Amino acid sequence: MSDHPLREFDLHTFLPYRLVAAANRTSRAFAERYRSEFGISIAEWRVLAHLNHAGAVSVRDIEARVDMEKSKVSRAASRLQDAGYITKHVNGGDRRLLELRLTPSGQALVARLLPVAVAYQQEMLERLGDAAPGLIKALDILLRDLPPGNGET
Amino acid sequence: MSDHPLREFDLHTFLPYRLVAAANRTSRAFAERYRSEFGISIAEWRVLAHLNHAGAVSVRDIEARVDMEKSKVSRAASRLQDAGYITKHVNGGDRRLLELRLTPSGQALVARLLPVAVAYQQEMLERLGDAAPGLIKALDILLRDLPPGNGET
DNA sequence: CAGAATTCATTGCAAGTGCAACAATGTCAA
DNA sequence: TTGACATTGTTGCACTTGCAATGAATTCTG
Repeated sequence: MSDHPLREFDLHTFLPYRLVAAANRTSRAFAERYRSEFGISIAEWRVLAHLNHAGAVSVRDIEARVDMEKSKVSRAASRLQDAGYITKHVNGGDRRLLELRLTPSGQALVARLLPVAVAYQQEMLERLGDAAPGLIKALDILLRDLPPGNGET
Repeated sequence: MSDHPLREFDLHTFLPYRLVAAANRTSRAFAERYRSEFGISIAEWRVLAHLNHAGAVSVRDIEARVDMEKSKVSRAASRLQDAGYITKHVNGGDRRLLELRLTPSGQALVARLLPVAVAYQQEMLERLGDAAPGLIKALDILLRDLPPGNGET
């Protein structure tokens, strides 16, 4: 009859906490490989991966498809441009838009990056074993139901 | 036979990206409730939840158990102290250690916070439906296998 | 017991973040 | 056409973050 019932709540069994903690660890381990081997951040990796997949795209496009604020995209793109991995050109049709493109050097970087990414995913799937399909299904639901809301960390 | 095979890689099917995106959205929606209703951040929420569950604890303890850098814990604790929700006392036995404790005001805050957290988790479980056990199982594996690595955002 | 090594919490700093404001461009209606 | 409104990308700003350095306290070792 004391005030103890609240004490039963334990962060370690709290699903949102567990999800975020697992994601942070996954992300951090992955980011570490990219940073040490190639000197790029997660934001930059996302821009590169999307450019590789989609060809010439605008900042707005990337913002919409990659769960990043436009200012974050913009700055990541500037860093990539400074490093010579992408170019920015104003779109002829609508001069508010930029066309971001991989340079040959950027394509070469992506070609080295992707195998690392695929390998990391593969390790993850192996760790998960038969829990993998369940995770994928759950992520589908969460990504479908929750608003994009930009943030990353 | 062109250079296109790499193009097949799509961030949207990349498991680490999906995990992080889902976690960020979950976390952001949750943080929004806390911030608007109670004016506290996720870092502060974690400290409060752990103090509520564990009683008097040191910064080091929280760092180990809550996936946060000690500097982050330290600053969150200082903000909570300024707001009157916790106290800091030097431990008598080992004077390097702090004992963080909830004040009555902090206990009252937690009593209002926890139902919101439990309700949020409940909503999440309902959205997941029968995908929930699979997610829980996968998170168990990931949290067991991956190094703590601090970071959060 | 003295001095080296370790642990704990805080803080300075550089870098990154989100948000709001902004300039430039484009669209639409009267 | 003109003027109101919308959209795109960048930037200023205040704030947060992680890391390394620091100072205080404790433990270990010879």
